[in-house]
Amino acid sequence: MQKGERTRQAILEQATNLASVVGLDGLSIGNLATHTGLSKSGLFGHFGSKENLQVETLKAASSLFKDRVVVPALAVERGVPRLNELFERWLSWDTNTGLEGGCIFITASAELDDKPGQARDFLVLRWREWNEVIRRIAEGAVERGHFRSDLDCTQFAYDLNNIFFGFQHAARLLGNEDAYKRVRASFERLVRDSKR
Amino acid sequence: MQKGERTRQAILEQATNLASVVGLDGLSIGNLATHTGLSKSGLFGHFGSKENLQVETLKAASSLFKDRVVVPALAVERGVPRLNELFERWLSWDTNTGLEGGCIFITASAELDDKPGQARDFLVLRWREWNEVIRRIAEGAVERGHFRSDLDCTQFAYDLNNIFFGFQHAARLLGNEDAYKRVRASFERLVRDSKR
DNA sequence: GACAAAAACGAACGTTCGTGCTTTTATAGG
DNA sequence: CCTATAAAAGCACGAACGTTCGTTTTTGTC
Repeated sequence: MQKGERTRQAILEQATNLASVVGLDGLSIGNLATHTGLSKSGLFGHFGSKENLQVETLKAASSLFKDRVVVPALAVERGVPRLNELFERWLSWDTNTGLEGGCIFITASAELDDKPGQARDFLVLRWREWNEVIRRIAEGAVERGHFRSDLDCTQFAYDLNNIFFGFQHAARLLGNEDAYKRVRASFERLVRDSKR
Repeated sequence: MQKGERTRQAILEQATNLASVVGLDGLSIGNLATHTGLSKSGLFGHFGSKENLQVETLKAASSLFKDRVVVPALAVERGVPRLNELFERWLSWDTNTGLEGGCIFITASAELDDKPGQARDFLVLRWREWNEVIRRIAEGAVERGHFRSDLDCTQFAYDLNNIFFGFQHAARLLGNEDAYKRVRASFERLVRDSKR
């Protein structure tokens, strides 16, 4: 790997972390320059535009998420164990990767919903893929006989996302100390309902 | 009511709507000046600072929410009917009040979680109050015998908030056409679980 | 209508924004 | 070490930001 690529990766690592705290809007070129110690122009050399920086930041975060959450979960046996692994990895992926602001995708979702452009498009694609991952895992649980055969797996994915969104809010804005207890109770209820 | 107060109310109405779309960050003095047709200085005359504008905007939205969601729901008979009313009113409060960007509190929550200050503090208070409203309604349903007597009403409130957060995301970012169907299925499951 | 107070404007300010372009510095390969 | 290329800096720009302050316009009361 050459210097440019190494620098670029280092920048994206910091950009991802910063964006998880201050959002993509707060990820200004100037703010990032301060954090990386590079000049603004130097950053532009790597990314060309703020929009592209945002897109690349989301891409970097997606890779991280895939490596730390999705792929390891898919290595677990199908059915409820896989789902449990996915859930636990989702819960801890931010802290395990050093993201100080929680799940960057949730933060970005609120920001980008009224901002058409490449970043929004990319994010929407990722959410759809993520929904598909959950849906397939739920289907696997049905096939293994863990979940009832008439489960609406799309609804399951929808409900699991509810849980993630609510958790971020409870943990981040409200600083609920019992947010982990609550989110687990929500998840267990969803799993229980999927069995009956 | 004097001219100043009438103007102020008109500004807050527009600020609330704008903030529901672009968030409190996007509610810049310049942006609001453009929307209201006032000068920036004129707006400062009313609010004194951007932070105060944000706080007053949240207050105006809270009043609206109370008038349109909470108070009418509390007028319905206790128990599940009241809960149903609260849910339906939550679902429609943005469109019924002309807020084009969905629930301003959810938008603000993502923005303010890393921004200490008066606006954040106000928002946190409001969420806690809202949680209390839900918790009490759930307790009423327990007392009326609609819900089982060992229901954890705090968890109920937590779960209902999950539903609201997930819905905003599905409707706004993902533009899911079936978001209303999904959110209702989520709610019905929560109610069903609370009965058993 | 007079007049004081309120409402609103306009100009200015320093800061930050995203971006472009030239110059300087660092890297990589022979 | 040399040299071409890549990486980065520095400077500049116009626009937007939040805010201040003096001036103008409007309002409300007598």
